[in-house]
Order: sequence, then structure tokens, then C-alpha cells
Amino acid sequence: MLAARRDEILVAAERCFARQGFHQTTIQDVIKESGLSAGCIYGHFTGKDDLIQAIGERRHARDAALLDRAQGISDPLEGLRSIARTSLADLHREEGLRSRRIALQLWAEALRDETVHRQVTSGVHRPVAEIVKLLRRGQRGGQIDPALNPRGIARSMVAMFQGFVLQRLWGEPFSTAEAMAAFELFLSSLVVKGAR
Amino acid sequence: MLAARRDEILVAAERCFARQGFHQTTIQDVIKESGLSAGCIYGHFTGKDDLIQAIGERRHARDAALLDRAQGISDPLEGLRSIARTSLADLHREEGLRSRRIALQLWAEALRDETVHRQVTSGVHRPVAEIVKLLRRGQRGGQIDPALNPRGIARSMVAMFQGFVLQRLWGEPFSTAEAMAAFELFLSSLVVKGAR
Amino acid sequence: MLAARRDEILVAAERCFARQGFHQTTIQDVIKESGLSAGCIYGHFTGKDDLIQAIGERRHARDAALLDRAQGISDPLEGLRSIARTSLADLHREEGLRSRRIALQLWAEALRDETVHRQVTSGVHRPVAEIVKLLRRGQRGGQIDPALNPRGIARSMVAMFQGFVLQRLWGEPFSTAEAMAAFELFLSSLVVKGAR
Amino acid sequence: MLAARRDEILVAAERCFARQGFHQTTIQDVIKESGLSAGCIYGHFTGKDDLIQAIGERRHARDAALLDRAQGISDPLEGLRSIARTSLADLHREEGLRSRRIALQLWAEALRDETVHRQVTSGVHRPVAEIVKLLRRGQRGGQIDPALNPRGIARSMVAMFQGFVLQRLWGEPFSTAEAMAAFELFLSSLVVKGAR
DNA sequence: GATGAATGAGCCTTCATTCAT
DNA sequence: TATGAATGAAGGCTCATTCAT
Repeated sequence: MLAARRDEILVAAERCFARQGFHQTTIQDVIKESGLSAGCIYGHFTGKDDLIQAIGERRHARDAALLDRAQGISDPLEGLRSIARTSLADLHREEGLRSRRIALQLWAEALRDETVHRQVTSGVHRPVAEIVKLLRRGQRGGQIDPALNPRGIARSMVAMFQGFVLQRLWGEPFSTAEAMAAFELFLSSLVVKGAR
Repeated sequence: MLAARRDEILVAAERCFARQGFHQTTIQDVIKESGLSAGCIYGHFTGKDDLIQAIGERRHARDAALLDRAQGISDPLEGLRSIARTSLADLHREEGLRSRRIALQLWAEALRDETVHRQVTSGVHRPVAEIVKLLRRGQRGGQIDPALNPRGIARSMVAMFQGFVLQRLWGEPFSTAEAMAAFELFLSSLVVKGAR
Repeated sequence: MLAARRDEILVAAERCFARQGFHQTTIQDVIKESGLSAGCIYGHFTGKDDLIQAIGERRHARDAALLDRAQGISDPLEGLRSIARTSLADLHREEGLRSRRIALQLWAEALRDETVHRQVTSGVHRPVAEIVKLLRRGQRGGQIDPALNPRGIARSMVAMFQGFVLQRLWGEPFSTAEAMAAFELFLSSLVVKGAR
Repeated sequence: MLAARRDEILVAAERCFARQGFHQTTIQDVIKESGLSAGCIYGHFTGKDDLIQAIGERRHARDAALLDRAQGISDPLEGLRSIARTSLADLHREEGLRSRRIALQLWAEALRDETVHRQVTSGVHRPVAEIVKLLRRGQRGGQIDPALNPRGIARSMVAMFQGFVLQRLWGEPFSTAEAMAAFELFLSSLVVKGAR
């Protein structure tokens, strides 16, 4: 099937990109990695940029799926914990790391490529919206201080996670436990004294 | 003078790199931007990689200077605030932003280039060490909960700032005030109740 | 076919090298001469050095073939004459001259390039060995003075021929007849008086 | 003095050329080797070609001096031996070898550069003329067979020596004794039976 | 005269892309 | 669809030469 071949190419490209970055990876590299031919690749993608963009979409979809999996918990604080836990756990799986290596390339690429920029920012907006929703519910339920600005807090949480990703990719000795502890600390500052 | 010419080249390269990224920037671009000739540039740098590395060092030095400026406050909490404030404020200066655009490139480059990797991680270690020092002093002074793990918190603070940088670079509507508020919130969770 | 294309390139390169020398010939020259493209040439050779080496091998093979053709004569003195005649005759064919022009380049290149050096010296050893064999047979057969050192004589004969090549390449008015006469003279000094 | 400085440059250039060949040697190499500056070299020579030509002249002069030293012997056969001995001996002095390394470059260069060509061929004509003179004297004196063609023999002797130079430069195990023995053999074929 | 930083034409090489098979 | 040889624009870099000091 066509989609299968397309996926083969994408998987090969992803491996190359994760290893060498977008601009250091040549089409020849992807050809070798995939075991296919130049013509074949150009039959499925219009060019290298198209390939990069498709990889971007893949990553985008993967993050969305990760977030979906973390949802469905009604308690706001537990919901936040779930998102944090799921995200941090992913940083310890081989595939998660490879995906983040590509994410980092895309983060940089977003400064120049409008399409990538849209993908990357919408990759921020989704979790921010999700977290905002949970925070609002917590404020309505009296667990979370109603004076707080949900948007700012959500963004900060996402920011912290992004920094975790970076430090993890650089091989810094920063454990999930430490990260989770810091997150809990942050969480504790949101909670109304006496509540849960 | 020789060093002056070298600097001219670096400034031009920095402008190019911030605009187009390392690998999209050609030496020809740097030549045009600097108004110099190819031979002149190769008289001061052994090649493009050398130029990238020199730019990395520049950035490294800039961040170190920024941190130096934020220091010298004896009160631990005030010290932490000072670091946060100085860093966030820098994100609103033209030059600070341009420097961060390059930082983001370097963050990605660090995955492949050992020298850049060292520069980048030591750019994390310095502020982490500084923050750890302040936290420890706060713990000894009774202002900060002695049960907390300073290293993990410091890393989380740096992580949060790194995320702020990303979001700022992507043009996300995230104000310094919001960022500072989130930081204060985080800070509040460290403080022993009753202590200020 | 691949080998055919490779040969096309070599023929073009040979023409260029014979005309301008290795180091004055640019890849651009070979491109023009062959009517192919840069990429195509680099698809068949790793670079200019590879091309030079391949040309060296070609020359080497050509000389070996020439020598093969001159062999198969059982009488020692006639065998020597055959080698001399064949070699000298080749200096009057267009293709032989072009090949020698390249040989001269290679002779000089051998001072710096180990691979070329090996090719060139083995291009001396082959005929020396052949001549030594004939001389020994002549000595055993009583035609040639047994007191003579075959190796030294063989080397001297080859040396003389190399000098003929040089003078011919420089356009010196030195006829095959003169060269052959000198060779006969040399030959006569080897022959035992009274023997054929 | 000016000429002294000029010589300094030539000596440095000669060392570079002998080591790397004309076209692999950059002016930068000569600058380093001489310890002088670019401007200084261009004050004494109009360019690289001029330098090569001056080196060629130096070589030419050196060979002429060598030949001069070998002369002055009235007996024809002894005169020929003297020339051969002097030339072969020079191949075992460090300076002689270095000079021949450059000669080999020039031999190749002569195929393209008219000026070098003239130098090189006149470097053949001089000894040929000298040898012819000796042979003629020998013929008139009855020592040498009057039927022989002096010009052809002289050229062959020079040719043999040129081949010796080549083999020596390539590090071939060819001793002066062997070369001299072969020369004597050749000489013996010229001599009228019964004469000296 | 001497210096050496600067010039810039031109070299070697790569690599995204095409297209006949 | 798939192949892979061929294309050629463009990139990084070198090096002979100049010229202000």
C-alpha cells in the first residue's frame, strides 16, 4: 500500500533527522537508511522540505496522542499530575527521546519556517488549553486559589517541561523524580490552604 | 587591530545566524553582511565550524555576564528574584532576543557537536550552581524549607526559564509579568510558613 | 553501462592531463572535455586524486601490454631487439606520445605520491626483469659474455629508453634509427666475440 | 644587498619545490620557508612563474658548472669517462639529488612552458655538443670507429644518464658502479679494435 | 625595501532534484 | 511505481597578488 511505503520513508527520515539534524541530513542519507531509491522518495514527497514538514506533523500527532492518553481524569489536581507524569515518563523511553531530538530541531526551525512555527506553537497551545481547563475547574471547585491567572500558570508549567526536555536531551543528570518533586512543589503553591 | 576585525566578522555572522540559522547561513551571507572578503574571513577563522564555535563562546560569555550582574544580593529570596528579573528583562531587549535566537540554534547543535554541547551545558551549570548556593543559604537561614532538594529546584527554575525563552522566541503572548508571577508562586512554595 | 561511462571520463581526463598536466587541469576542464557534468564525474571517481590514480593505472596497463606484445621470441638477442623496436616504434604513434606525456607527469608525481610511486617503479621492474631473463638465457647459451651483470645492463637499457622518451617529448631531432643504432651498439658490446 | 635577498628567496623556494613540486607549493609555503613576507617576495619576483623560471635558470647554471668541471681532459675516452663520472657522482650528494628533483619537475613543465622548454633542451644540447666534440676528436685520432654517428651516440649517452637520474630519484637500487660499468661497456663498443 | 592584512577569482566538491528506463 | 545515473547550481575554501603602512 502507498501509505505504508510513505511511512517507511518517514521512519527512515526520522532516524536520520534525529541523528544528524535536518540540514545535515542529505536525501542520500535517507535513501541509504530506507533502502529505497531517490525516485521513490520523490514519488511520495515533493522534496526535502515536504519531508521535514511531514516529520513535523508526525511529531505533532504523537504529542497530541500523549496528551490524550493523560486525560480523562476528573479531579483537577490529579489531572495535572497525570499530564506531568505521562509527559515525563515519555522522556525515558527510547522512542520518546528520539522524538524529542527532532522536536528540538523543529523548535529552532520554527524561527524561520512559518508552517513549522504553526505546528510548534499549536503543540504548546493544546496542553496550555488543557491545563487551563483543569485549573479553572479547580478554581471553581475551591481547590485552587481563584486569584491566580490560569493562563500564566499553564504556560509556566509547559515552559518547565520544555526545559526538562532540553536538559534530558543534553544528558543532564536530572531524574524524573526530581522533576516530579519540583512539579508537586509548584502545584502546592496553587492549592488553597485547607483544601485537599 | 586584529581583534577588532575578528569582532566585526563575529557581529556580522551573529546577525546572519540569528536570522537564518547556522546551516542556512552561507559564508557568502557573512561576507555580504560584513562587507569583507572571503579570504579575510578565512584569515580569522579556520572555517564555518570555527565561526559557529566562536559565536557559541560569545553567547556563553554574554550569559555569564548577565548572571554576574544579577548577583551580589545577600538575601537568598531577593537573590533569586534578582536572577529571575534580570534574565526575564533581557528577553525584552532586542539584543537579548537576538542572542537567544542563536542560543536556540546552539541548543539543537549541542546534540551533535561536542564542543557546543560543553558550552551549552556549562551555560546551565553556572546558574544552577548559583541558585543552589542561594537556596542552601536560605535553608541555613531558616527561610527555606530544609527538606527541599536544592539541586532539583534549581534545575527546575532554569528549566522554566528555558521554556520562557522558547515561548518568547516563538512570539507567544507571554508577558514578563506573567512569568514573574509564576516564578513568585514557585518561590512561595519553598518558603517556610511564617518566615518571610 | 557504468564501465563505459567511466572510460569516457578517463579518456577525456587523459587528453586534458596530457595537454596541461595534472595540477593545471581543473575538474572543470575534464567536465568540458567529456561533455558530462561535475556530479557525474564525482559519481565515478572520488575526486581529482582518484582520477589521477586511475590514469596512472591505465598507463601502467598500456606499457605492460606493449611489453607483452614484444615478447615470445626465443632468441635472446632478437628478443632484446624486439623489445627495443616495439618500444621505440610506440614513440612515433600519436597515442603513444600522448601516453608518454602523461608518463612524464607521473614520473614527477611519483616523488610525492606513494601509490603513483609504486606504479611507476613497477613499470620499471617489469621490463628490467624481462631483459634480465633474456640476458641470462644469452649467457647460458654462450652468446652473451657471462662476466656481465644482467641487472645493471637491463637497468641501463631501460634508462636509455627513458631518456629517449624525454628527448622525443621535447621534440628533439632524435630519430628512431639513431636510437636503434645506439641500442645495437650497446648490444654489440655484450656479445661474445665470434658468437652470432 | 639585493642579490643576497633574492638568493635567500630562491633557496627557500628550491627547498619547497623539491619537496612538493611547483604547483603544490604555494607562495605561502615559500614565505614560511624563507621567513620573509609576501610583499618582499613580490619585490624581487614578478610572481610565481617568475620564481619557477629563476629556479630553472639556477638549475641550468648548476649543470653547466658541473660540465665545466668535467672538462679539460684532452684524451677523448678519458674525457667521456670524466663527464660520466662527475655526473653520476653528483647523484649521490644531497644537494645534487635535490637539484635533480627539481629537474624532474622542469622536465615535465617543459611540455607546456616555452621558456622552461628552452632551458631544458639547452641543458641537453650543451653536454651533447661536448660529447660530440670528444667523439669527433676520437674518430680523428683513430681511437673511435669513424663509421659511427657522433650525434646519435652523444644523445644516447645523455639519454642513459637521464634514465639513471630517474631511477635514482625513485630510490631504485642502482649503484654508481653498475651505471659506470654499463657506460664503460657502451664505450667499449665505440673503440676501434686494437686501439687503446 | 619590508610587512602582512585584505582581496576576489576560481577551484573542488556536494547534493536536491529529474527523468529515461 | 521504482530505479539510479546524471544534472548543475551553489557552497566552502584556497591562494596569487596587492597596497597602505
